[in-house]
Amino acid sequence: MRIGELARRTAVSERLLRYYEEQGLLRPARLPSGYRVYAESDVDQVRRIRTLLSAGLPTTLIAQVLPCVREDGGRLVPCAGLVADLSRERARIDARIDDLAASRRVLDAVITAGETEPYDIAPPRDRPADRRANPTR
DNA sequence: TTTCTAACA
DNA sequence: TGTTAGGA
Repeated sequence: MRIGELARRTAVSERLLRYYEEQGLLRPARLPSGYRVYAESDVDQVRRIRTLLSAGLPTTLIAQVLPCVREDGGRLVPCAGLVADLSRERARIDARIDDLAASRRVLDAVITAGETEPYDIAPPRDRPADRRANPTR
């Protein structure tokens, strides 16, 4: 089917369908004319895209997750391999957060030490305001 | 009539 | 995302 029919059947605008392709979420074939040709399965695929998008997932992640997700009565069930990969990625993120937190503790110690030095005359002009996300911590 | 790309609002 | 221009 061409883009017009898919748009009608999914209630998603042609503009959006082209955008999804641009984001790597859909890969329609092309006619010699350049017209996009979608498969029947793309109707469900578009519904899945809408589901993931409304769940707040960025299109870049959806492009990776989509080819590895099956639908079970309205529920999205990721395949085992994907979960394993995402879990690994999550672990890597946790490790980096720990490293960054350690770095922050070191910096805080230095900053605190500097602030206890006498500066009662006039605050240094080049000292930037406290831009930490949570200054109380 | 339908679709295409590109670009602006 | 919607819309529009200019083509095929």
